[in-house]
Amino acid sequence: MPQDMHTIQEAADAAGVTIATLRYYEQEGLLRDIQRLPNGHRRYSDQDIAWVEFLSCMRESGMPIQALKRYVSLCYQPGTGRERCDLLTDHRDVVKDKMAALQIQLERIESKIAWYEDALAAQALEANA
Amino acid sequence: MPQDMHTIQEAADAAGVTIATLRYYEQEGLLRDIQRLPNGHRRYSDQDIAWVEFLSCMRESGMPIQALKRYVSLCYQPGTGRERCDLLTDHRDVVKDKMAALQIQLERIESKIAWYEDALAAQALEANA
DNA sequence: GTAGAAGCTCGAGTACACTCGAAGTCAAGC
DNA sequence: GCTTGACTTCGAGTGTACTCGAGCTTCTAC
Repeated sequence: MPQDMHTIQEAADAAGVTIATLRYYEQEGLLRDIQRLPNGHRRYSDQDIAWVEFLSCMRESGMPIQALKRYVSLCYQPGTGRERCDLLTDHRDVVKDKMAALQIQLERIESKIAWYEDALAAQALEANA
Repeated sequence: MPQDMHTIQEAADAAGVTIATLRYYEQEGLLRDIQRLPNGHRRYSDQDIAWVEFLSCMRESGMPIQALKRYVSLCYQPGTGRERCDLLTDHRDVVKDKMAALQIQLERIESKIAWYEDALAAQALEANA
């Protein structure tokens, strides 16, 4: 067994996901051709782990499992570079929009916090009077 | 009926949520003391709508219903300004963390897009050779 | 040779935030 | 007077992405 093969626990820790998630992704076809020992135990390569990290990054940034499935299946078809790239570009735009929305929401929250801080300061002042 | 009272449909449109969501929020106690006509139909004031917009902003920025419930119940208790403010501050930090994470994810996605663009350009070049 | 840790499969269960459907009421317009 | 459309309640259903539990195997250490 090459030195760069890892148990499911090691892979989960390295990629920052749970063991259950690794099995789930494999079941959903997001993670393919994971090696097995003769006893059936999975063994993950560094490349597998890097791929899981990528999947995790896409998930955390809000890409649905379905879109990821589509991306993965394109990765197994040659000549689909443009489609894959477009898929990523679409997702990038979604992420950018989400960040813009979050920025506006953040400002709204901060203005409400400022309002409370003012009110609380005024109240403290009054108490001291 | 004062002129600033709106039907549930108008309120939903104005606040950017569905009618079902308005009723759900009311049921969950996020939205209280909504006026009713004698026939039982709800009537929303401009203030109610502004409050729904605030709820919606919090939800969209990721605050769970449970936290919002806690915030709302504090709003009905006098002398809880500090707690309410702390709750908002905690959420603000969560939002900031989420934006920072999204920024990192965005960069990763963009570097992958750049990689594809390069590969596709090289491929086009090869096809022209 | 046995305890304990780690792995396996499979189907079912969970959490969250809505969302829907059935059955009914009510007012306005034709 | 009857249809239409907007509203009501209530309980049940949905979608997403995991997450868990049961029952089993397999390896290592004592």
